[in-house]
This record gives sequence, structure tokens and C-alpha cells, in this order.
Amino acid sequence: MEDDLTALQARLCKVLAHPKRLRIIYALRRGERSVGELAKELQLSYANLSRHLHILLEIGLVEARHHGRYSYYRLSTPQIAEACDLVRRVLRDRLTQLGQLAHANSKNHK
Amino acid sequence: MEDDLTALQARLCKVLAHPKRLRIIYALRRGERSVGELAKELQLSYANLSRHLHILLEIGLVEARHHGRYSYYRLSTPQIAEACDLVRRVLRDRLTQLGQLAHANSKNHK
DNA sequence: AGTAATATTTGCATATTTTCAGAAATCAGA
DNA sequence: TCTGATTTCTGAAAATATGCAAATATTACT
Repeated sequence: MEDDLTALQARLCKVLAHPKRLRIIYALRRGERSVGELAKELQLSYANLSRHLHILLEIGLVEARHHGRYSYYRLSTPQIAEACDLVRRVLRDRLTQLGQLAHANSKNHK
Repeated sequence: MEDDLTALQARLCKVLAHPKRLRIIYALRRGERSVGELAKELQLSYANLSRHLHILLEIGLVEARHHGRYSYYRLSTPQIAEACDLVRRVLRDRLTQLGQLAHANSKNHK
């Protein structure tokens, strides 16, 4: 039971473990988009983007709405994006720390 | 620059995207452990566990301390574990909702 | 209606990555 | 040197990512 949850969590992380999909998520955060709009915004081919959207859809991270020949996608679980932000903040801090270290070192070595 | 961050975030998610590694993280959350202790606790082979610990080490999620012939590992970034919890909570909620739906359906169909 | 044009998805082939088991290599201590 | 703890290597199976072409689906045009 608890193991199922862990397996599911791992699957979700795997879905998040791709730069393009992360960019898709962050883009959708600013509102619903059609595939074409996303393709232009993120500079991805339709085929590739469509595949990634399907993967996000499968795990339930996004939802789709079809209207005419357009498909619109939106985030279904904003909380996951918040978790992403948490991670992102940690990484950003870590990077700036490293940057400051490098800066300090370059001063010492000059 | 922002893209580097996204790439890094994806790499981190990839590291988290494995049930065994998640279980390792949750175990270490309860305190530092030697490889042997972890192996017993999580029922993993030394070789496999060592590999996963190395992966976690590489990305900086855990830190190691060597004493005699033992290696002790501990979480280096508790905040990441918190992000994991956030995700986990969302999934747990989703699962119980599905469970209740299934339950309601079975009532309707009987 | 029939045809062209547009938006999106899917099939196929290929290259790359990940996981894991078992064997071998290290390394520290008795 | 012998033993126990841990790590690394090797090779094979499975999963992923992606480009291109083809298939769908829906609207627009004549």
C-alpha cells in the first residue's frame, strides 16, 4: 500500500525528469494553451510536443479540452508545480552559493 | 541561465525517479545509516544499494562519512525531502479520492 | 459535395540511457 | 594474511527520446 504510493511517486518524478516537460509545466502555469501556441512559445516540434503532452496527460498532471481542430491543455495539479518550485528554489540557492564560492576563490588566486 | 536551472532540476528529478532511491531518502530521513544497515532495512543487495547511494551522492542529495571500514550516509538537503512529501501528499489524496469513487460506484452497481 | 489547408496525433526506426545481477576489486582492521 | 564492508566493472535486457512520414480530424474554399 505504502509501496504502491512510492512507486507512483517515482513514476511521477520520472515524468517531471525532463527539461522539456518542466518547461511545458511552467508555461501552462501561466494559463491554458493550444498545442500550436506552446510549440511556438517553447520552440518544439508538434510531434515531439504532442508526445510530451500525452505523457503529462497520462499521469494526470495536465488536462485537455478539444475545440474544433485545436487542443487546449492546462495544468490539473498546481500543487505539483509548487513542489517543483520548492526544488527549484533549493537549486537556485545552491547555484548562487557555488557562484559566490567561485568568486571568492578567483579573488584569492589572483 | 534559467535554462541551466531547468536542466539541473530535471536531473535532480531523474535521481528521485526511482522507488529504491525514494525509499533510501525516506530511510535516511530518520537519521544517518551505514550501508549495511540500509541494506538490511531496505532489503537491497550491497552492490545495488551502493550504486544508488553513489547516484544520490553525485547530485548532492546525501553526504557520506567514512569510519573504519564502514560508510555512513545522511541526507544533505532535507528541503528536497519536504518537496517529496508535498508530492506524496497530493498523490495520497488522489488515491483516496479514487478509492472513494470506486467504493461509491460499487454501491451503485450492486 | 469535393478538395485543399491546418492542427494534432501516431507509427516506425534508431540512438541513447537506465537498471541490475554477479564477479571482481578495494580497503580497513584483527 | 584473512575477513568483512563497500565499491566498481561488465554485459545484457528494458525503457526513453526523437525525427520523419503518415494518418486523423476539422474547418475553409469553390
